[in-house]
Amino acid sequence: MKLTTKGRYAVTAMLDLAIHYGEGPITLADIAQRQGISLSYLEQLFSRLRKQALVSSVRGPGGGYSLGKEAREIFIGEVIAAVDENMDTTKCHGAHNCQNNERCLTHDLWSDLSDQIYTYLNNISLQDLMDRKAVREVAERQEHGEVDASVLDQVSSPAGV
Amino acid sequence: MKLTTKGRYAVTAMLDLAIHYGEGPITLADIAQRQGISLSYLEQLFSRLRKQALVSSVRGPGGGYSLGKEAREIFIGEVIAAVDENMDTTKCHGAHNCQNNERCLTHDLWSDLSDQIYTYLNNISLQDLMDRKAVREVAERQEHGEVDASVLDQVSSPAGV
DNA sequence: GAAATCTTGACTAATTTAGTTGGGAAAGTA
DNA sequence: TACTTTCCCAACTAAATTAGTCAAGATTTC
Repeated sequence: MKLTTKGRYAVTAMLDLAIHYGEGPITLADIAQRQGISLSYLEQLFSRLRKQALVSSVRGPGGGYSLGKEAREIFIGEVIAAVDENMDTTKCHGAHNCQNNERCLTHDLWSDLSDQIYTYLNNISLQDLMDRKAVREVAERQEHGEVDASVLDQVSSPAGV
Repeated sequence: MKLTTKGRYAVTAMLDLAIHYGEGPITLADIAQRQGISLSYLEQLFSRLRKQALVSSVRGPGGGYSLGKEAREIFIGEVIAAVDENMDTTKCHGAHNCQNNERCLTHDLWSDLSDQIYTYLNNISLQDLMDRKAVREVAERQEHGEVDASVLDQVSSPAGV
């Protein structure tokens, strides 16, 4: 298990898809603009996400990407794992015969720890993330007696938070 | 929050210190040999660990490093944070005024997630890790009709494969 | 058939990780 | 004092990963 900006990009992009669910396929160009990620880099990431069936694609005009499953069925851990590929953190690849037994112990230990984080992340779905943020957005909008959702594109108010 | 092999090296080395606690200062050369990490790289890592007071050092012959606190007071999250330094994953550095609010939302979101993982790791102490492994070791040793605890200190020498 | 969009692969640049080198400085020991 | 062992530190190199670019093609819609 690795946790880097690469995984963050993937999760962010997936969340973008989730937010715009129901609007038909979303183009990578849109996501690139909204999330400030390079289009070509997104292409690489989505190539992997697609192979894991986390997204589905439609070509041609009006095409784009959609979530491969319901937002509540897609978990953060899956998304990160999809773009991270090699997770074998141990040098001995589970052979347990590195230079001495003690060393292997720490290998096992780390992979245990890794698994736990992975399990943890696999209990948070995209829907969970959306719900969490949605609540906060609504709360903030109400507090400021704000208008409709389009305000989101202008405001960045230093209202604390 | 980042989770890479660098952090793993740091945790592994700290665990090595914890295991040999009570034997006086442990030299980096010993750790390097036992854990298969380059000595100079360990020096870099320990420089940071020392600045965070996670370890204390003694120079000269018979010198080396010891844990800066009790094993049960040192948490994995601390160790990883110490060697990882920059954890500001957001491009806007909390300014909340990137290109639009939505983008900042995902930033916040990721940092929330990051915090949760960090919190999680900050609930696991070196002692916890030791206990966990100790249990397994004992179980395995008993199953194989093996010797006593001091075995741990010998196996690190050429005896084992 | 033209435009929009995904799909693929090869390439480059920047950053981070990992390791090296070489020189100290402090402390113990003879 | 001389010598050894160890930490300490800074610059350098090498390898890997991340991030991004470029160019060609495949599908679909219009």
